[in-house]
Amino acid sequence: MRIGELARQSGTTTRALRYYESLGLLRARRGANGQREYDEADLRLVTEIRSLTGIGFALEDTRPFVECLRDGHPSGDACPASVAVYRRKLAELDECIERLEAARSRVRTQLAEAEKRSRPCAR
Amino acid sequence: MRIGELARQSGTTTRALRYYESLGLLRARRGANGQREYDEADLRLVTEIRSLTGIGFALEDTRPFVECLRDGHPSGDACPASVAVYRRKLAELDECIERLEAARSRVRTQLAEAEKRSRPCAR
DNA sequence: ACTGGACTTGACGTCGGCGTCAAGGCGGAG
DNA sequence: CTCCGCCTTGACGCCGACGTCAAGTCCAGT
Repeated sequence: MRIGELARQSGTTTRALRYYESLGLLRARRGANGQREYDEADLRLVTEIRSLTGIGFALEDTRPFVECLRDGHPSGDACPASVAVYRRKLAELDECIERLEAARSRVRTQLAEAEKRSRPCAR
Repeated sequence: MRIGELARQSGTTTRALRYYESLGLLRARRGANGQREYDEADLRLVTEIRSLTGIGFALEDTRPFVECLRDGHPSGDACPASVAVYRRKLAELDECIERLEAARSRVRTQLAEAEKRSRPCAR
């Protein structure tokens, strides 16, 4: 399968796939005419990358998962490095959510006060 | 007061202040030698900008608050446009938090499964 | 032979909020 | 006079994940 077909099947673009390759996340064999040639294993890799970035992982964070799959593991998170990324990401998410909730409560307070001032004798 | 002093008092940098001016958020009078001259009202504006961006507001989102203050209102959120930004921001925060919590639960699930696979007979 | 689509590499653009460097002006202290 | 610290404008750099354009190659269909 060539790059256009892989893009279609993985729901991304050829540009993104070449970008992944430039980062070393993806490696393509080349046909006689110099065009990239992919197989089902590559589709699996891209699927893994996409599902992780879809959750909010940075591309660099997907690297352990990709390498894990390339090492022959059936699942990208079967390796300790991937699990470590999970943990780190969980901590990041916790902290981020915490900050956002704090911001939300501040905004709510501000909004309530602003409305109180604009309608001092609200019905 | 000149730009360095304003930066110190507002806890930011001269670069940031000039940037705010380039966006039209801040307007400086110029002294005889061409240097920017600020007063307490300007400090108030910068303080407003900083406290809002500190919560997570984009600079453009602070514009209504700044203009509200410049219109002579004692509080930056005394104007309808500011309150509208509050509401929009609240909705944004809600959605963002929701997405992050969804991501977190997915990561948690993945992590739990990965650990189950790596230690099938965990004690 | 020609057209059209898919492919190649290379390189610049995008968004936000500044950081940082360049190159110079201005004013007060020693 | 020199030095130092503050100020000025202009312009490029950064981060991430690509989008988009340029200019050319390759192949299948008619």
